[in-house]
Amino acid sequence: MPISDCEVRDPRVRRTRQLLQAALLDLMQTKGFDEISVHDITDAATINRATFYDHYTDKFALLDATIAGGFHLMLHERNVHFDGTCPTAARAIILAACDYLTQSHNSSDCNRQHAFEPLIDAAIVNAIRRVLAEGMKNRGDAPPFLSPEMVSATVSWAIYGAVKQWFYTPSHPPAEEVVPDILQLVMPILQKALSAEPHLA
Amino acid sequence: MPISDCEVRDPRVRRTRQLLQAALLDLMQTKGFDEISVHDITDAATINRATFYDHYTDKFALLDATIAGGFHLMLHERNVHFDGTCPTAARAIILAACDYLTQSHNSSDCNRQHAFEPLIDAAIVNAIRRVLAEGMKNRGDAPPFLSPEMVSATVSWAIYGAVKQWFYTPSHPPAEEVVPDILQLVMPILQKALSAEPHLA
DNA sequence: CGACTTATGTTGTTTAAGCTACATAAGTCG
DNA sequence: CGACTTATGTAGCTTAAACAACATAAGTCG
Repeated sequence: MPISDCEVRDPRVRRTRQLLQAALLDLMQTKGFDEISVHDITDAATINRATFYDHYTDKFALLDATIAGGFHLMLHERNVHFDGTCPTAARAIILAACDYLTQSHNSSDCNRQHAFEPLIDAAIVNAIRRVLAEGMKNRGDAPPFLSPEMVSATVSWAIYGAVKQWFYTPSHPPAEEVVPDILQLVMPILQKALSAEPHLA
Repeated sequence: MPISDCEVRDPRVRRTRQLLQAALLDLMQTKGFDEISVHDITDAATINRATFYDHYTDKFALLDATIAGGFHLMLHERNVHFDGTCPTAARAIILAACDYLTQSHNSSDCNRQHAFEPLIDAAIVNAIRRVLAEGMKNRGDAPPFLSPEMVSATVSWAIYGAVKQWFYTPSHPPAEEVVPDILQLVMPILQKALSAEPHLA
């Protein structure tokens, strides 16, 4: 029912969604996601509760959209345009994932919502996955023998898994250092999937 | 046509007016009021130009409402409630006028809009006048023999005249020092007007 | 001068937000 | 248990914002 965020023209819709997303982020600075009700969100956003359901099926969908929006904004600010394989863009996406995870842990109170951290994880993976799928669909050359959806799902989970592992590593080196390692791990997946030979080892 | 700002309940209306006023204040930090078009304002506020005219007849009306809003906000933050004569409240209003004039000169580019400064003046006087008139109308005791409108108009211009004189005085002493002087000047007007004897010298 | 641009208002239609009311479910407490 | 509260989700009606289109006026420039 709700149209994708990026293709909305009507300023009223943009404003409403932006207010709802900002309200959620604001509330998450003091409360855990599970402690936040739809009513809290619409109240903080000065949006009618019924209007909320015109845009999102529930607060989980809002979380998804909010994280996707933040991640896309970060990519946009860094002029990242993924076209399917370009290692430079892949590097940038991995780095952005590191930075986004760091930022989201700094700006939201993650201590008290351990049970809901997987929701955040899933939302971030979703955002990465959509960027990858979009980039692969827009390629000019031959389509991969595996669906872009399958490939992007695999790669996005792989990237996020690696990023999260890095984030919780006690030594926690700078993101710039770990990005090449992660790239080395995931690039083979992309290259393999996009190659023309389906059944080779 | 447009309902008074303070008695509006509909959140959409509040949001629209707030956006327009914020946009005007924002633009006035870089441009003179005369250089700002309605289109500029609605653009910055992400409000449709036609919608602007549902709320204000022109940009002058918006300026008026914006300044009135700012002045009322300042009074509200300081818990000032004028009830007609109370010297304490009158003092607070004069001080607020000093501070508001100072603030508005700091936050807007007044250098390049000399020709339009009277518009700002009139808007501030308007704001003061309405506060005074409101306070006098809500008095419990006998109404003055002169209309509250006449009295508040006189006193508001008097106060603002004095405040502006103070503001442009080269020595420019702290506002706190000049407030008692101004109060001494204008209190007699109030007392005179509210007294029961119409035709005494 | 006349073509062009830009700003200002106005009108009518479409669309989204606000709001009330209702239905349901989950939890709380006496 | 049953009354109470709170959160969630839905439906229909009302109202305001968005928008396109038009008309007018005031420059500007060749």
